[in-house]
Amino acid sequence: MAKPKARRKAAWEEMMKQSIYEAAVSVIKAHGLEGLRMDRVAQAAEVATGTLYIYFKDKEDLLNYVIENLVEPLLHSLIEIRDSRLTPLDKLEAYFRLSFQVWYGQEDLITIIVTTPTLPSAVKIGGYSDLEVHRSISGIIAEIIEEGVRSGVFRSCPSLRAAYLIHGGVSTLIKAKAGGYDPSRDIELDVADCLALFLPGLLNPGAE
Amino acid sequence: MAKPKARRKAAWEEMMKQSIYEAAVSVIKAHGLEGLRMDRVAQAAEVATGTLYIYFKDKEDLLNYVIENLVEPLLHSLIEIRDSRLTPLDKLEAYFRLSFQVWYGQEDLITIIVTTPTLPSAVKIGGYSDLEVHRSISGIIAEIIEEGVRSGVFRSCPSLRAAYLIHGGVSTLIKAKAGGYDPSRDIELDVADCLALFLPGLLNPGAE
Amino acid sequence: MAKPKARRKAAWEEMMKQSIYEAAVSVIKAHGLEGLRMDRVAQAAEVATGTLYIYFKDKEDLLNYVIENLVEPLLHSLIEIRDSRLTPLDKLEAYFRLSFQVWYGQEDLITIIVTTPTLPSAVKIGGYSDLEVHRSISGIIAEIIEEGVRSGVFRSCPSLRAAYLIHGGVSTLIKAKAGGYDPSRDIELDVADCLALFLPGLLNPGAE
Amino acid sequence: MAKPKARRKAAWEEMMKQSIYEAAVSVIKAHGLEGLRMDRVAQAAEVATGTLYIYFKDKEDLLNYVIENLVEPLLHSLIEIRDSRLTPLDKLEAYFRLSFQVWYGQEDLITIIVTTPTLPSAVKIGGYSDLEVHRSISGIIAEIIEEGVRSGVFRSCPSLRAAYLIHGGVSTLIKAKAGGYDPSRDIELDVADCLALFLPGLLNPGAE
DNA sequence: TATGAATGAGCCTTCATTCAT
DNA sequence: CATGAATGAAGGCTCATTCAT
Repeated sequence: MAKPKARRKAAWEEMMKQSIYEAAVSVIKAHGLEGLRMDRVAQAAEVATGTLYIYFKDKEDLLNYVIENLVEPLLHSLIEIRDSRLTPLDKLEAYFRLSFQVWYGQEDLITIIVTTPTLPSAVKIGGYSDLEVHRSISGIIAEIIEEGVRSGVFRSCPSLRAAYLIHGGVSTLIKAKAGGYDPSRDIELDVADCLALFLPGLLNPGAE
Repeated sequence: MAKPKARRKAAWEEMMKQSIYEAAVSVIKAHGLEGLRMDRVAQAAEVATGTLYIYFKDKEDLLNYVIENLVEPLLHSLIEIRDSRLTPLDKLEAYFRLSFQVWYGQEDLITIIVTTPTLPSAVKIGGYSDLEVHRSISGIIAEIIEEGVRSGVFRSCPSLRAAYLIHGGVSTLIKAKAGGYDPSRDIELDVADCLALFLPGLLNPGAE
Repeated sequence: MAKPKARRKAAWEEMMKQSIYEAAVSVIKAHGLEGLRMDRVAQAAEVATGTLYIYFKDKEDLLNYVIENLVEPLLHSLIEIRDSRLTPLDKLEAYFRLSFQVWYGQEDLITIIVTTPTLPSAVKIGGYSDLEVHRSISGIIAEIIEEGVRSGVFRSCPSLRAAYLIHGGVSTLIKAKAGGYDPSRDIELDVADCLALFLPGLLNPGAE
Repeated sequence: MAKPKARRKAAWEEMMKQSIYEAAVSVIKAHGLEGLRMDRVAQAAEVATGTLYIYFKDKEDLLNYVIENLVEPLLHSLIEIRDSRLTPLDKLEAYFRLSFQVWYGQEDLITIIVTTPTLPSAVKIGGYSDLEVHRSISGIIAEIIEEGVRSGVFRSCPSLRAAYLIHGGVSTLIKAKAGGYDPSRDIELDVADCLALFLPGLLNPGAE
């Protein structure tokens, strides 16, 4: 319809950002986060360094975009899980499974990113624009827990706090595995272990 | 006794290292890990830049020292706990308490350090010389869990994996609190929450 | 023909290198070899320091370039002499003349450079890539001597050794003159003196 | 007699200078001229760095002392030769022999020193205080030549210029050998070659 | 819009020299 | 005199960002 030119332009811009994003990812994979240099990204993206600054304000802006792109799928899937018709308990299981699936798919990169402190403080993501990544995820998990509490399946507890403990545990385990402590990559085993550890502490003992 | 001169020298050297260490800590607190610059450290320590290099080979050497000094007390206390006569269950509780105590004492800094991936590769600490910090801690917790399993209090489980989940959860929670999500600093409440979440999943249901 | 862009770029690069080279030469003339500092070169070349590193890997790389550029003309001319149709005796005379001509043209600088031991190890020049400068020159002179020996004009002698003695003598004399011992700059006189000293020892007494 | 205290002091000072000198030499041998650092010298001399500055004004002063100490024996022997009752021709031969002897005895070090440009310009030596080393030696050789000219053995020639050519040739040959071009260390052969090359050009053809 | 050469502030490290003990 | 820890100016190199084409 209207403004096809503007639409084309927007599409092009998105393509360029994606292209640069992929280049950045490849650079991080090859050189680590410290090795993320704008000239390397430009070379990997087959554009000039100056071009990067057309699509991203500065390095931090690019890094934010990278992180968003990495976390977004996880976050979206997690939201889908939260909003699904599964029982809270199944949602939790689905979260565990999702986590391991996603991590295993991007092990090297995610490990690097997630472990990073430099994460220019406030990472902006979708509707969770002013929350940090961890907080975003933990927040959703907390909502699942709350639902479980309301439905009586889970015992009453400080949900966000529990969510942090759970999500922190899971991501640390994944980092440790990525770091080499445990070569096994059996998702179902991982999920089972998580359930075994966390569920008893969540379930409502008074429930049948 | 013998060589009092050498002893005095060693003491002085230790003092200087501590002084520089403290300066480095203050710099990190003020400017973050990225802001750790040798000139800033020198200024904070009220010495010349060159002086830093008398006591530390280079920046990395200094950073290592900082990290060791931060983690060592925690690690030592943890080892004491492990080797104490407490029951495994009480040891776990002691670990939770210790964690929150230590963190709360150094909140800002520890948050920065622990989150760092750059941990110049292998941080050497005590008997855990070739393990990374996280792994060191998790390893000790795993030993506590194993003891509990042997004594029948805890159910059989992959101890190191459980340890990662627990320690990861705790440290992430602390980071989150340091990050501002929860202003409360009630250690006993924190400990109780951790016990409530993790204990049920650890305890042996077959035990009396 | 093709790739005029690449050609322009290469030409530009060559110009920049030359420009920086000249700046380096001026800095050396003004401050000596020890005074060759990258910031000074940058200032003399009217570029930023960073720019130097676009065209030269590091300071050593630049110094190598400087030396090559100074010695190359001498070496090329010497090779031309060697390959010319002159008699060995005339070639020797031509070598003497060339030496004084070149030196007199760049007295100050060449004096500094040639005296340098730091000559970053192996200076690579033309076909003499793995020989040091002195050796390169002496090698060519030795070839001239050998030709003279074969043709019967010169007596049989260890040619390279003789070449070193001759070239060493000449360059030392020049350095001495550059150092101020003798203000005269009469090339023909210099040449005559050299011939008078060295020729009798080289000529074959048995020849007519 | 008088002032035994002052005499003792002077002797002590000389001892210290010698000791430091030897330390400096060992450092140069081990690390090259560039590696001559005051702390290394102090360590090698088993004194504190500050002590060096009691006996030498600064690094340059020390370096000068080192060079003097190295060259002095050569210079003294050369003077002895000059003042001996040998014929000029034999003196020249003695000079050649002396050169190779001395060099061969200190090859590594002398090579380093002599090749150096940094030789803080004016090296002060004994009666030749304001002449450079090369000039000092060449000056003596020139005197020998002049004596030969006066006695009719040598042809008339610019003696200092000839001396530079001769001494420059010899020292360059030695450097080349030290640099590895020729592993032979047969002094008599070297001397013979030098005589063969230089004598004919020096001898008076009119002499019987 | 794309280019990529140029920029230059920034930062680590060295080492000759000093001076309080 | 002797000490040696402290000094701090100096200098090489990096890399995010800009801007003329």
